[in-house]
Amino acid sequence: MATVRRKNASKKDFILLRASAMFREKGFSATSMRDLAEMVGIEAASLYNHIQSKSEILQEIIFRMANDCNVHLEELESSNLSSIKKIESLIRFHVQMMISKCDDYTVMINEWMHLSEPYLTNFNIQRHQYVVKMERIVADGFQQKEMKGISPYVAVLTILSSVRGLEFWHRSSQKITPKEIEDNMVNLLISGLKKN
Amino acid sequence: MATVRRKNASKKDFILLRASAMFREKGFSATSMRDLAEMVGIEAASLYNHIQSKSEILQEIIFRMANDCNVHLEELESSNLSSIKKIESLIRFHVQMMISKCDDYTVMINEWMHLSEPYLTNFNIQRHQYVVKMERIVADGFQQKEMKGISPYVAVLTILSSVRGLEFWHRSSQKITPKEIEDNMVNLLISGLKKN
DNA sequence: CCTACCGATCGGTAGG
DNA sequence: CCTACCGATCGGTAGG
Repeated sequence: MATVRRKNASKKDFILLRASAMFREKGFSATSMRDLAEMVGIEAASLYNHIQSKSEILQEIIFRMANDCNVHLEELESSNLSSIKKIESLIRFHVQMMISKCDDYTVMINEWMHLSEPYLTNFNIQRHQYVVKMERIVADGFQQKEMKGISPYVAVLTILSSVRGLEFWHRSSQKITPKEIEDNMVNLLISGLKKN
Repeated sequence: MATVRRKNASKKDFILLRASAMFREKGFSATSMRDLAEMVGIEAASLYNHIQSKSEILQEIIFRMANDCNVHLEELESSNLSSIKKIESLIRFHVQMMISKCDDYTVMINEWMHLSEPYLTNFNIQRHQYVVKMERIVADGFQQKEMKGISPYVAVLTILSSVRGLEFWHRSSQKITPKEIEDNMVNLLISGLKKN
């Protein structure tokens, strides 16, 4: 019983893995269940023994990833790091996510609009709350004279967008390591935010 | 004759305008010709009196936008501004494009992968050349001791990605003007790049 | 610019 | 997990 459960779970995970790569590459709408089935190595109809619908696949990929982000941010909020250190930690976390879970992260960022209701609304609320929390950290940093008086909204947007751009790097064959990417980005963004 | 030409051209432009908005909102693949026809106010079949195919619409939107970007960069290259001023001009140009031609710019950035061959390869080459040219400006700035020794690749990626993130702002109802957005972003990125 | 229609493909189901 | 198949919808065409 336990074995069967685990087997089913791992096959579903395998489907999600392949789906994530395909959604990233071609987009959710342009990926058919027959395409996906072929990548998984079964017939399209057989997919439905593991998942309920195409939508459910997207939901699972996105909300798992969103949850990882939320957990990290909550841990960070309850820490007693300085604002600038919190922002640095956020940059490093997102860069690492983009690099280590590139497909899932990219699908969340690029394909969320194809979620169906009520998941779409749910996701939008979560994302908005996430941005608000990040803005608060930047605003705190300004009040504590750690950061310059830049618009928290622009600052947060710039940070999150910068990481998004790494999707590209991951595709290309640049001679630069993940660690270098991370450090360079932290350097650029943090020194852009710091009061000098 | 000339009137007919102009009329046809403007109707085609109108179709491209609506298509751009819909491709941005729902994505290229999830937008059907029937959806588009409804937004234009005619039957789906009638679209084909103005355009050849769904693909052609995407091509026109993307390559017009790409051309605007290339023209600006070439003008900038032949100017005698300092490297840091060139980068600033690039940031301001891209922010302005994102704000004034939001649909077209977003479609170019988000939907290019749905171009068919040989347009896809053509676009990839153009984009790569664009990035290389920008990297050269950053590298020059470093050599002339204007900028810090950050990876030109990461710098260019960060700049272009940051602008991309503004798509979001444009959707939301933030109480911040385009000019403020532009200045804040220039401030953050330029001071992140400058040698201090 | 429309009506009528084409073959292809879509997400998904029935039944074994 | 498969074969066989469903109704819906897709991009696009013929003909007027």
